Amino acid sequence: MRDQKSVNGMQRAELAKRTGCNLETVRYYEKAGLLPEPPRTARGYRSYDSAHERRLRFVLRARELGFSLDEVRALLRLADERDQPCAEASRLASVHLAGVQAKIADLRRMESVLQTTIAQCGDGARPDCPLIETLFREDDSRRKRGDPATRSKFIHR
Amino acid sequence: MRDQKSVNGMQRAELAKRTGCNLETVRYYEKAGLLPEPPRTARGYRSYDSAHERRLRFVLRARELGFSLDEVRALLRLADERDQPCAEASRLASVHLAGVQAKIADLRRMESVLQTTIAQCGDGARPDCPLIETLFREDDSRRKRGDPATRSKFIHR
DNA sequence: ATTGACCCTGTAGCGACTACAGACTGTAGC
DNA sequence: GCTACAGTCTGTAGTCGCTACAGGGTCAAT
Repeated sequence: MRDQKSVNGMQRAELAKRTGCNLETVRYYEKAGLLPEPPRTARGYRSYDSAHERRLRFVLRARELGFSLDEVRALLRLADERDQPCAEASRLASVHLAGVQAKIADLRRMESVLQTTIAQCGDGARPDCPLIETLFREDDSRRKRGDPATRSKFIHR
Repeated sequence: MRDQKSVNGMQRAELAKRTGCNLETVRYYEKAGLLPEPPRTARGYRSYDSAHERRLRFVLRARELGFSLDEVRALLRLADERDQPCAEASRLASVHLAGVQAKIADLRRMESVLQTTIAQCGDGARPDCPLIETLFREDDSRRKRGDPATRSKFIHR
């Protein structure tokens, strides 16, 4: 539990190292209102304590679960202000969960098409590559539904 | 098959409508080197034909499968230049497939944590919200491995 | 002649960082 | 004291893949 021992007067680099957060991201989260502005030394250096570290861990953990910064802000407010935030937090998480599940469904569709076409390529010695041909063909599901313009709302990067 | 009939001298809006692509995105793809610069009318208006449409459909279909614009460029080059692009296309798609599968695994981890904590919230009448508490606790997998800084390489938005 | 719908260009914005330039500070070795 | 180097500070620009808009020109119909 060496990461959890109480330390005060840390600089930004140590806070970053202790939490596994990128150095610049700490400042970014501060500017974005996710972390409070820490006190400064006489020369203007940021000085963090374990409360800052705890809060940063919360943010990082929420980000790992895919919450947006807006959602993290909302969760932090619940953690700070409310003594019984369960209902609201649960609602927030449920909405987010639905988004995660929709993304999984989307990615699974991609996965299956990719697997199929890669399998069709097989030896790779034919003149018409099935993968390239698949990309030139119109989407089956769209053609069947007669719907020329429906695409996933999600942007995959 | 009304979308597939050959049309020449389309303007940008019609090409966009026929492919379901956003109007501005057509221009963006052109600037990004994914679509060739179309001939212009005397007054400088772009004039597309069915070859442009075919190429745009290719790009959109590849994007639906989650390929990055760089990958789409590579696929287009294969489709254009090589008579037997199977091996290379298949390699490209396999690398991409691995990325898709890693994202799915990542999202499934999020899903399971979210489901568990939402279930723990239950009635929502307890003073310590399990969801908030989970976010304050350090990541189990990381703590077990004694690894303070390993996070998913993927950015989920 | 005017209205409105199209087209053109360049540019700014999004989210969530990440990186860097240019200035200052703090410490260690000589 | 001098120098080197590592740390900190600020603001700003770049990333990806779009999306939107301002400010101008064009075209068809009324």
